[in-house]
Amino acid sequence: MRQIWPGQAEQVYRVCFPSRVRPCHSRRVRASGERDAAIPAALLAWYDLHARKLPWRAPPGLPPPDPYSVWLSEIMLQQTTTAAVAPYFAAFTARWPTVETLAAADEAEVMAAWAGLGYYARARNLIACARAVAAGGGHFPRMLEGLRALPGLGAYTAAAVAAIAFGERAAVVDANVERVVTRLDAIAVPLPLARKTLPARVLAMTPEVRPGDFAQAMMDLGAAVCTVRRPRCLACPLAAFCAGFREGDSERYPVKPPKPDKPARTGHAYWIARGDQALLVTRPGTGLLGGMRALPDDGWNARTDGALPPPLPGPWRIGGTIQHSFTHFSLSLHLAVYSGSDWASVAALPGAWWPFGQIESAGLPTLFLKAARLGMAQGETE
DNA sequence: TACCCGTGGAG
DNA sequence: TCTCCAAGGGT
Repeated sequence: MRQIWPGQAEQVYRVCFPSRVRPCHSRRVRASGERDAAIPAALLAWYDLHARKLPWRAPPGLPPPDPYSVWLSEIMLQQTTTAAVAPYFAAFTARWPTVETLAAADEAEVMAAWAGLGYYARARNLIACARAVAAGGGHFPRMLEGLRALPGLGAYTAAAVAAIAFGERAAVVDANVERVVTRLDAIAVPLPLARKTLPARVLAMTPEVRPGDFAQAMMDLGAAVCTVRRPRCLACPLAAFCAGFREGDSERYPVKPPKPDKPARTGHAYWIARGDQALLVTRPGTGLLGGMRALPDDGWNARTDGALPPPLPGPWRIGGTIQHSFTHFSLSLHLAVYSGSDWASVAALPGAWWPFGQIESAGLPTLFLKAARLGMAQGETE
């Protein structure tokens, strides 16, 4: 591990910020600038040795992957772990290798391919973004403003694509970077407020050389060293610059407000099977699990919290219960299994019949996949 | 601003 | 088992 000491800072500053005028008007400003310059040098040296190998990433110092791969991976990685993303990234790039092929894809197929990854608005925005880019000639905007205007790209993702795919100097601030910087600066202000100052702080540290590697190095550091619990400060290349470490309790940053507890909801999903087929529907295009295939249900998501589901409207029995936890509420979903034989009325229901053998790959979100597996385990009905 | 929006792994 | 939370964005 390469260590940077104060005497090296001036040289490091020239390496990382070749075109910037060296701040020397006051000792305090110069000290701050030297620290901000030493940080990327130490971090990049660490990254050269410890970078994670990821399918959507170029090794340290090498040219980046194509912008399509960078964009696709960044969308998938929003609030999602690298382990969860890897198989989806492989499947998407194999099936839709360019932004033009994705733009031309059938929407239902893209939604089905996204099933299980969560936050399905990302998939809807993914299609809209691909079509916007393809309509403009197939090239992603290079600069921050153009990227930020695309559907599904907020401040973080626009900056990440600009830095990683195009080598633009941009403030890439995700939860990892928030954690690293609030610890480096020992920011005791709670995050919702402190968040406003972080982009400027991160931009001040971001080097003109290798800004994409710098961003990915910050995230790798947050994932492997500057972790939420029990950070490995003794192995950290930035410990010498870290006010949180100097205080002896970097773990207390970032300061976050308490979270409201999750309410509980209850509802039914309907398992209507005849022979070896079951009825599936497509949910409305917006809202929870919007646009995804699903089992019919009794509208549990629209009911106010605590309300009980309406009585079952016919010959049903309860085939089991699925416990599922969403971001902001937990759900007890009872599986109501149709036990009647009024197949004329059943045939009039909206939806489509799916053979059991195709339900696993029908593109059901996890909640409904669990419910469908429970249904198929009931045995065939007739 | 505050809330809505999935899922699975780590501890 | 249960809590926390991840390469956030939209409204």
